[in-house]
Formats: sequence, C-alpha cells, structure tokens
Amino acid sequence: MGRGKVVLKKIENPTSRQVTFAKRRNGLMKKAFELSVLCDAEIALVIFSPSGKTYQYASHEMDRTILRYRSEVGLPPSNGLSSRSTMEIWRTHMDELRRLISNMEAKLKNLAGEDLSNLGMKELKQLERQLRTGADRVRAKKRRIISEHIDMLKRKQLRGLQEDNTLLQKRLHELQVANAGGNILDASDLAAFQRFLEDTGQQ
Amino acid sequence: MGRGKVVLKKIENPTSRQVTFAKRRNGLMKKAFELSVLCDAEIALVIFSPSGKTYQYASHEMDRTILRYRSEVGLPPSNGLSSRSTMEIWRTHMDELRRLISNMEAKLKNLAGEDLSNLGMKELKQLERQLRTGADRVRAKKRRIISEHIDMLKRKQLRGLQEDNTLLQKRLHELQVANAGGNILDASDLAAFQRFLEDTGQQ
DNA sequence: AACTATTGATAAAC
DNA sequence: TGTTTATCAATAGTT
Repeated sequence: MGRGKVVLKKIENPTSRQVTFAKRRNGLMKKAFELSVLCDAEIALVIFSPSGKTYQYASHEMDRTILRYRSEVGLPPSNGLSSRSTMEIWRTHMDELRRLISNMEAKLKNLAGEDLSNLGMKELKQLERQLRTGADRVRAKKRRIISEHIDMLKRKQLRGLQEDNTLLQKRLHELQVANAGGNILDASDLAAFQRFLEDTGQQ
Repeated sequence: MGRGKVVLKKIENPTSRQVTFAKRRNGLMKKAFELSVLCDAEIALVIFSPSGKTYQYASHEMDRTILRYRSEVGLPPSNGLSSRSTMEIWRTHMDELRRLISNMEAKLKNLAGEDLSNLGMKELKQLERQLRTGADRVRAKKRRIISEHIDMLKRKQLRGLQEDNTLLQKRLHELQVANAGGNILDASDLAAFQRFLEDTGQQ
C-alpha cells in the first residue's frame, strides 16, 4: 500500500525504517483492536522497537491474557529450588542464558528458513542436508505410527471376528440340539452353515 | 476495505463473524510478521477466538518476548521492593529462562528428527510441513546466491572486454599514426581491424 | 474456497 | 511530526 510495492526485507535507511515502524505499528494495533471488537476476540499484542521501546495492545488485561496463553499452550507454573550467593553471579548466569537463547533462536530461524542472511553457500548446503534428514526421520516415524495403528485395527478386527465365530458356533450347536426333535433345518442346510462358519473363522 | 463500510461493533451474525475472524486474524498476523521483518521489531501476538481457540504469532520465541515484556513493563517499580523479594523475582526469571531453553532444545531436537517420542500424528504432520517450507526457503536462497554470482561474473567479464576494447582502440590509433609514415598495414587491414573492435565493443 | 468492487492502509512527497 | 496524495493491499459481500 503506498506509492511503491513493498519488499519483505529489513529497511536499511534508519529514518524511513523509523517512519514505517511508527505507521505500521499504529496500523497493527488498530487492526488488533478492530478484530477484538468485531469478533469478540481476546487479543494481546506486544511490540519492541529495535531501539528497545515497548508498545502494547491488549483487549483485556494483558496479564490475564498472558496467563491464559500460558495455561493453554504449555509452561507449567514456576517452581524454583536452586539458591546461589550474590547478585553478580546471578547476573552473569542470566547473561549466559540469554546468549544461549539467542544462539538457539538463530538456529531455529535458520531451520525455518526465516533468516538466512548470516549464512553462506556452504552453510546453506549443510542446512539443507539437515532439513532433509530431519524430514526423512519424521516421515519414518509417521509411517511407523500408521502401520502400528493398522496392525492394531487388524488385531481388533480379528478378535471381533473370532468372538462372532464363537457365538455362531454356539448358535449352531443350539440349532443342532433343537433340530434333533423338530427338523427345522435339514442336513444340507446345517452343512452349509457349518462351512460358512469355518470360512469366517479363517479371516 | 470491502464492499461496504465497516461499523466497529460486534458482528451479530455468527457465520459472518466467524468468516471475518478468520480473514482478519490472518491479515493481522501477516502484518505483524511484516512489521517485524521490515523494521526489525520483536513482536508477540496472542489471539483467542470467542470459541476459545488459541492463535499466536511471535517474531522470536513467544516465551522470550513475554519474559522481556514482564521485565520491561511488569517490574519497573521495583524500587520499593526488599532485596529478598528482588532475589525471588530473579530466581523465578532464571527458572523461566531455563525452561525456555529446555523448550527450545526440544524444538531443535524435533526439527532434527532426533527425538520424536513426544509427538503425535498431528504434530508430526505439522513438523514435516515446517521442515519442507524451511528446505524450500533454503533452496530459494541458494538459487539467489548462485544467480547473483553468475551476474557478478557476467558484469566482470563485460568490464574486462570493455577494457580490452579500450586498449585495442588505443593500439589501433598508434598503428594508424605509425602507418602514416611506414605503410605497415594497408587500408583494408585497418578497416577490418576497426570492424572487429566495434563488434567486440557491443558485447 | 474463489472472486471483485470497494474501502482502508501506507510509501513517498511535502 | 503531521498532512496529502497516489497506489497498493485487505477484505465485505457475493457466488
């Protein structure tokens, strides 16, 4: 929207990036608001500008929505047991954890193909191989689950057929007993029925 | 946007509310994504549909952004707190960071297909889709790098030819000057040489 | 789930 | 930063 078509890439010019950020941030929050009103949705939106400033929109209480998100999506409530000595040590440790998190995020982005700007040809080839083997393994797992499921169904069906057969055998016996006096079925009928049961039992 | 002007009020017709929700939810998430890319912003967006379904977009790890939000927005008035509860808060944060790391490790393992024991059929399908789009993007990036490289070579080659041509033009001029006295080349030789230079210059 | 007439958002210019 | 304008993008209503 605007005089030129947009390319999905970080805007290099800092001034126009700042201007675009302000405009689009407003647009995004407006749309979030409209969605919440029009469709009665609960929405939380948090935006950090590259310079670190925080912006937010929440249709309800932000904390309430975050809490709801946590309970729906995962992350069991906090429970801490470790105890350390000084704040400095803690701070250092925190920094290490944050660095680790940044590294892992970069890896995840790479694997999603969402930010490949830091990679050269060699790394891209390696990454593609990783993705391929990952996909292969996932497919293998899927196949195993499916075949296990099929086996389960087969066993279930077989058991059901066997139960049916036992029941029918019993009925046949009853008929034979009853037939001894009344001649409801003749001999060939009985033979055919028995053959049918034997066939069914072989499934 | 659309055939009619919009009124900011809950849409009463449940069907069209549902349709609008789906459309605008997609639009909102797309815009959030674009903002994060264009302006290098960190964004978290959580949407609950009226029926309770959860949708989310996060430019980085959702939990990381929520943590950042909490530390930026939720805790600035920490001036009145005792050092003891400050410690408690830090400890909680550390625990959250550790949990986040565990989650990310699990995701990385999933993407490598190394530990799929925690996933069901639905998650596996989703994972396979992720891996496929990741691979597609990596391939696209590879192609772009290659074609850029080829273009570069072409430009280089062209520049080389142009330099060669300039040099040859100079030589021709020298020959013409020298020829004025010595008659080393005749007129047709000179004409042919000139034509050759003109052809080369058009590359 | 597609289509298109319209409105809405916004890039560029001021 | 605010306003204007030319264009592009989102989407409301329709099929």
